[in-house]
Amino acid sequence: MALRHAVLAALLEGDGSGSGGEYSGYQLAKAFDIGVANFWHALPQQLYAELTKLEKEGLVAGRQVVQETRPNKRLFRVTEAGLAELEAFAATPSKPSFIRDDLLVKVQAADCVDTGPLIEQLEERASVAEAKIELFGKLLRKMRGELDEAEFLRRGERIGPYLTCLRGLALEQENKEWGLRVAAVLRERRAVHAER
Amino acid sequence: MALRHAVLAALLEGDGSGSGGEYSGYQLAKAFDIGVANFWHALPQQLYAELTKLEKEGLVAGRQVVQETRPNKRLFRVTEAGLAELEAFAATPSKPSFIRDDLLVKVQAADCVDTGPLIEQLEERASVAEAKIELFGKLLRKMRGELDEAEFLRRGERIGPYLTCLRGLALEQENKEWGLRVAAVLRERRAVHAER
DNA sequence: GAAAGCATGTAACCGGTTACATGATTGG
DNA sequence: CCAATCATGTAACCGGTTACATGCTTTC
Repeated sequence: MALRHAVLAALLEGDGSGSGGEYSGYQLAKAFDIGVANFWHALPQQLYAELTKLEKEGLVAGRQVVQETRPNKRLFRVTEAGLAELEAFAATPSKPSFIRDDLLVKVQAADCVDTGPLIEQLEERASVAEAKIELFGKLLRKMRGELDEAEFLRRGERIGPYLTCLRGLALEQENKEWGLRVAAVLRERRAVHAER
Repeated sequence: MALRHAVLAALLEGDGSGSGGEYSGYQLAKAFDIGVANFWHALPQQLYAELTKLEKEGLVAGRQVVQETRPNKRLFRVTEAGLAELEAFAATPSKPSFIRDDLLVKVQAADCVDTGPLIEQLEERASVAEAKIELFGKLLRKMRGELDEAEFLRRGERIGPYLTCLRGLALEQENKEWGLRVAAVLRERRAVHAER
């Protein structure tokens, strides 16, 4: 039961554009897709359900916003109780991080299956990673504003998302590099195989 | 429903020590802990259940081994049908990889919670990562035997597990580096905060 | 005119986690 | 003597995924 904490942590950021510390379910889902997906994956339905639960427990507070040209929405912010919950969570020992990756399963079996489709998927993965690398680069620049990184990390106001984004960036760089390298290795072996 | 494929892929390796391509449930659980955990996480109960299911479907074959000094066990190997299943799986598009990490959730909220316990956890995480780095280094050396890496990747027989292990190594190096860096950043900020 | 974006959910199902259960042998 | 290792499961519960449901507005 830790989706709740991921939601609370994401909600702290609000959307920056204005009221600060507020997200609708829809906006939250988008934020998850971009920044939070590096360390927590969740579907929109889960988020809507979790927000409802958190509201009942008083950990977030929602307010209705009536819109004319758009459907109405509810904006949520973390309450005092929510903060306390996060605080408590931050002090408990962390579970080991946990990964699931189809593509790695396939590479594990690379000696026994046709590597053609694998090479394709690895290169596809690398190009997705490259797109994320660029995105994260932009996000980081935006967050740190005019300060350089060292300065920002020393005196910036909200460094949490910056630090997790750095992690995401490193992960995707690793993803790209590894994917291209493995694809190259498998190609080379296909060539050697074909020679004989 | 992809645990089955992770099990099949892991089973392909057997345990090296002897009969090749055979694991008991118990051994499989250990293999998951070491090599496979980098890209797939599963509890022993799941593995026992999955092996039973796979056997019913004919994707693996089990044989009973009676032992006197130890409890009896069943050793499983991948069948032709199992290989075909893996082959088919390898050719389908991969789901995006999926991560869950408590510690990153906490770092995301670092601006709003006490960073003391966070720093501890980050350093703990880094030292766990270091242990894994050493372990993977040994595993890689063992797998490649007397060949150097480039040579092994060109002509080695079973490179699948080697390639996934390389990924695990890179991941843990990244983990360690990031953990130490973030811990240092948070420490520095505590110091600055204390000054005022 | 079609597709993408805004906005929020419900319901059924299935996979994963937690807790429980057993019991002999070997090493520190 | 206690802990760890070998060895295999069952059962209840809960969280996550898949599929379904709606409907208006903006952009291409």
